[in-house]
Amino acid sequence: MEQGKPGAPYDPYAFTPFAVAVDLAVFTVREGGLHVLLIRRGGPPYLGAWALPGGFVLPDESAEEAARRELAEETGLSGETAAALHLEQLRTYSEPDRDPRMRVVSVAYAALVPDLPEPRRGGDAAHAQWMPAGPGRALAFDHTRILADAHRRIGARIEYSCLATSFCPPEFTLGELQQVYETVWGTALDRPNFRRKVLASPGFVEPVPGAARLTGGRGKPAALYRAGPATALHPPLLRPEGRPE
Amino acid sequence: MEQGKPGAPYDPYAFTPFAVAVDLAVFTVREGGLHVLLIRRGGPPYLGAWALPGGFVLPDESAEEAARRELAEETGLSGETAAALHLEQLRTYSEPDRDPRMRVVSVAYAALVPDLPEPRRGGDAAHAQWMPAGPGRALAFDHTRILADAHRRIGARIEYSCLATSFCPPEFTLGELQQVYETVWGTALDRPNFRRKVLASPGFVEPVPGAARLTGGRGKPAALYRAGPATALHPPLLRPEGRPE
DNA sequence: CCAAAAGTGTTGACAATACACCCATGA
DNA sequence: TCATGGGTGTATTGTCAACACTTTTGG
Repeated sequence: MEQGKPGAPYDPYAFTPFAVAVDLAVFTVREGGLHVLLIRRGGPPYLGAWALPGGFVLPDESAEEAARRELAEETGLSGETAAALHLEQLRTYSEPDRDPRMRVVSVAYAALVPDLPEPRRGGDAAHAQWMPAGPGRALAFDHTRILADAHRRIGARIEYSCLATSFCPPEFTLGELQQVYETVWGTALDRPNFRRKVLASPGFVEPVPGAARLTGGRGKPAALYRAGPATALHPPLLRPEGRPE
Repeated sequence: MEQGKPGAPYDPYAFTPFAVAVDLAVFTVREGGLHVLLIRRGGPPYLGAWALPGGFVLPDESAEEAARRELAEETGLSGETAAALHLEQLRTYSEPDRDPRMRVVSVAYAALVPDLPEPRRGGDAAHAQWMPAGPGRALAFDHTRILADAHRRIGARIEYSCLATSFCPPEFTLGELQQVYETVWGTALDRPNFRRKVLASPGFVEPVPGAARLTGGRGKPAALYRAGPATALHPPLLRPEGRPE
């Protein structure tokens, strides 16, 4: 790589300069629906349209560092909090005409965050807003496609990885975790079976001893759990029928 | 994205120029082992070291088009043949110091090809060579890591997608397909059960009527199959025990 | 006492594995 | 006729979904 011909000497003019950016699909579950963080564009092109947050990669940072920096800016979270969030590289979009102004190659990331207070602390975050993540909303650039890809990927990832707990607060009930799955997949799940599967996956969740919390106001208080040390789910938690993609 | 501040006007100096390249992990199954296409570097840095093939993305092509172009050059295949091969974007590597000469962001792709004749038609392909894809071989740049990521990804992908047939010639026996799985996973599989699972996945393979071929010289001639129309595998073909990653 | 939410137990249908067995071919 | 690889049948074992049931809280 890095050279057109392996045997040729290094030629600084052999490459074309591109702008490299990151785009973020930041998901959260709130009010029983999947939401995504969007910004309204304040300049051309696509003035006034909704778009995914993001920005250019700086000269001395990796794409992941850029994504984490943008995430902290857009959500108004502190750097330490943002550093702990799960960030997953989705794929890179590089069609030559995806930005009408210039050649921009964009690395897309997905982030899963718990239900935060409104992202209006200061600075860039003032532009950002949680919007329902259903199909049908047209975004600027190729962001409609990126968001659809991100949604599908997240749905598939929570089957085999533990990252559904990223949508939950530090301590959560199994009912809340189940709501995450039901919201992301858009299907109802059997509570007894869901419970068994989660507890049967070693390291997925671990109980908080003695702790319990009322959830719906009424009903039996639910035991609290926190995310366990595992990252992958064995066995996986498969959605009822229709396979992904 | 595309702008540092959503409300700010477009500033052509707001971005840093990067070189954008593609790296290819081209896999094949030959002589009972998984092999990968490598080139020996003819210039600094890492002179004489093995590296993944690749090259810069040209101004008017997408990363995938660049990957397909490089694939055709390195394998010596015609453009049409290369266009039909399965090419899968893995992820993007963007650490600032991954190339000592300059800032290069690289989009990595994996390709699965049948056992080709030696890749020595002409031009760039003369440098390329099939090498066993085991762990332990140190490559130039961060290619050791890219190759390891690619290997793991391919192993996981053939569980849920139909792309194992990409390793096979246009017409193949179920024994050959099973060898692909056994080679990529490094495990032995039960032949009757493997057969049942493959045939139970609709659209995975379809029989070539009446065709049969001797495989090991001895034994009953095996029926021939070709790749079916499906892309995803329902139900999936899970490897015996140890989960990936 | 009733409604609501958490949690437990049980059962029957289905799937997967392990393995025995038959078939067709070359030597 | 034996070795080799392809192909079929089957029984045991295990898994999973469905659903009845118990528990604990607020009103």
